[in-house]
Amino acid sequence: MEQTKITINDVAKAAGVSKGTVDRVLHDRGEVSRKSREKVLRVIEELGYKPNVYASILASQKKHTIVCVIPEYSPGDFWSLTAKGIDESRETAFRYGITVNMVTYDQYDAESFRNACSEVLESNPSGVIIAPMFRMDTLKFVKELSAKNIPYIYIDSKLEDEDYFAYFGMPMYQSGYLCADILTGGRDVRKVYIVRIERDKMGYSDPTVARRTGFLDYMMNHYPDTETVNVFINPKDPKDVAAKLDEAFAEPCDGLRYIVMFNSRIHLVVDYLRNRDIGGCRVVGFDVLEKNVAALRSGHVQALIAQHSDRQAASAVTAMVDRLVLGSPVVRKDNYTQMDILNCYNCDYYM
Amino acid sequence: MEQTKITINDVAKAAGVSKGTVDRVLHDRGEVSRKSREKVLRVIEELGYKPNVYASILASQKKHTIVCVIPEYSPGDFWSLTAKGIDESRETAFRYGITVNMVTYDQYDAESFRNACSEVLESNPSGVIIAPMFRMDTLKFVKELSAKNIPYIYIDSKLEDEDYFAYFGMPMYQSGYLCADILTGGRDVRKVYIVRIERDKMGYSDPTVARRTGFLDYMMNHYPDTETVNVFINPKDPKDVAAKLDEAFAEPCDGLRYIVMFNSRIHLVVDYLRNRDIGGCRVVGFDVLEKNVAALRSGHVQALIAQHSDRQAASAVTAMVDRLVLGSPVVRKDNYTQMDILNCYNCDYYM
DNA sequence: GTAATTTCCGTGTCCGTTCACGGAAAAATT
DNA sequence: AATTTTTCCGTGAACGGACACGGAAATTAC
Repeated sequence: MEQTKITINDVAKAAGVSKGTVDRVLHDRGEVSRKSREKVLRVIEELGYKPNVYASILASQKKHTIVCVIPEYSPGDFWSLTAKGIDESRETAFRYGITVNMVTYDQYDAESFRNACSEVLESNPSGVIIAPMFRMDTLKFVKELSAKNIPYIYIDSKLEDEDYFAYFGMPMYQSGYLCADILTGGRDVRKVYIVRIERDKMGYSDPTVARRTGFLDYMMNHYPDTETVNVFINPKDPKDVAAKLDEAFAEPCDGLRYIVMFNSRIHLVVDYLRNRDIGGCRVVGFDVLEKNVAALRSGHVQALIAQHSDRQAASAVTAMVDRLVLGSPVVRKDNYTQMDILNCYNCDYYM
Repeated sequence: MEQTKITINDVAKAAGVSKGTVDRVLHDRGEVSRKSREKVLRVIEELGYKPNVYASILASQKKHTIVCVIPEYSPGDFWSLTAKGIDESRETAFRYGITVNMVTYDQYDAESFRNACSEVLESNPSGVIIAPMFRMDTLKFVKELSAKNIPYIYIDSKLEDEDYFAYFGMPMYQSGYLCADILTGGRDVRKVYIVRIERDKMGYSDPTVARRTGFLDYMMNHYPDTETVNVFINPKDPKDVAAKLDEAFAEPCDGLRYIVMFNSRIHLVVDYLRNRDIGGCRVVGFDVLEKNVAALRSGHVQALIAQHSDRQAASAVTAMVDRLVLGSPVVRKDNYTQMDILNCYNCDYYM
């Protein structure tokens, strides 16, 4: 790997043209005869010329902006992790003279998502990163992006269109399958409580549907006779949570009670269990929210399946920066991040 | 966050000096009166001047070299992962005009380590990354590095000196504790086979000793009556492995046989089990070698505890690059990487 | 065949630093 | 006070590439 620095001047000299011409060829800015174009291309190939990224950044004072469209968040909740990752990558991006902005929307309100989208479109960004929740509106949005030739990356979950530049997220179906294995762990399981959000019942697009399918498939394969009970709660109303769980747990249970939730809100169940002082449960949930980890430590939750949402977001920003600055193609289009199994013994080292 | 670019010239003007002086202050090159030095410093503070890294890299044609000292490796073994991480970070480093070299040594031969060290010292690198195996020799080595003012980073395991610039590795004791929890999993465990390398018996420094301690502590706390059997094998001789394991497994066992290994070589046990067609074992090991993951898939191993050694190495290189180029201090000195629990359901997404 | 276009290309400045060089001012020496 | 030495500082040329500008050569028009 001989890394002698070939400059644009070396290429120009070797090709018998000026650096201006070489530059035009490099950036496809036209105004170059076919002959010299080919000559330059050949010389570049022969000499193995690689542009110096830093000189390039220095010279071109382009102002790129990346916009991230994600759900609103509060400290400690799921999306705050994604926001954290974005914040962290901001500095890296800034080194390349790239600004990273964030536009948030209410994940329960499609209208607010549409507003966010048009705001983004108006700002005319160089690249967009999307955490999609509303299928139809998102598809419309990305179509407009494509039309304007703006690359976009999905994070967390992705849609079925094919124009996206990259995707970073967890394999949802598999995570459900894994979850079932961890919850049951070879025990004799008769009944499983699946706690869900009420809106799942409506037509809303539920990002965890694939996860639930994976879970149920595992149960079908390994525990065909086990009963699954869906408990629908309103996450914003602790009283409702308590009422619904009281109802579900009304009939007594010999042995362990198996409880699972497919979004990040298992801490709601924990709050309930703690209030009622209910023990003898095996509880598994997702995502490393503060509260969830606390429940892991206190023993109310036996395992969490986690992903580095912050790292996902950071990777997305980095990928976009690379694409913008170096014009590099994606390494991989779909990047499935690993599924981490957390228990009370390894959660303290999960950062 | 107003990110207007303040240049060195702005600072110079505001401080009533020339950019040359500002530069001297920035790099502590002396030849600046105390008065103007303070003035410049104050102005830098006030204006919030941040040097443009890329202009800086462009202008300073320094040739930095980072050397990584790690054990020899063959495709598929533990250290090849570390080597992979180093290779991957090489490109990033090169963007900053930094060369990354690798010097390997025989992890069973202190003499070869010493040779590697003197080779490194002669090459006069800008920074060194060490995966230590021989305590005394390493301490001597890093003392010489310190004397020459060369920063060094430990990876994988670290020593008790305090001059190291950073450390990237797994919390070894905790990983042993976790391992015991996964191996036993609340079952009724009477006896555990701990398979070890013969050299552990000698005075060699065993990097997994803390891990074993963690394991045994867990057992003491949760399974005080469980017997642990040490089986010493020669990893290079399959026949010896078979003989020793035959001997250990001679007496019959009702229920599961619990087997564990604290280094990356659990696949040796798997080979044995497969040859002898022995089932009914619960096997837990460490590290995601090809062979280990295959054993996970085939069901011969129930769980692996893994770390991203490649990422560790890459992080180490990045940290060194940052230190060399940006002169940035470490974010954290000790970086404990997470412990990943792998089973057959999530290992395919572990990269 | 001359003028008007079009195509193509070289020159030169700038981006924000680094650093060698040389010289002015201050301090020390005679 | 003149000279030498030391201290301090400004200047300007790189570094590698981007791009505006203007002009030569090749085409086309008349």
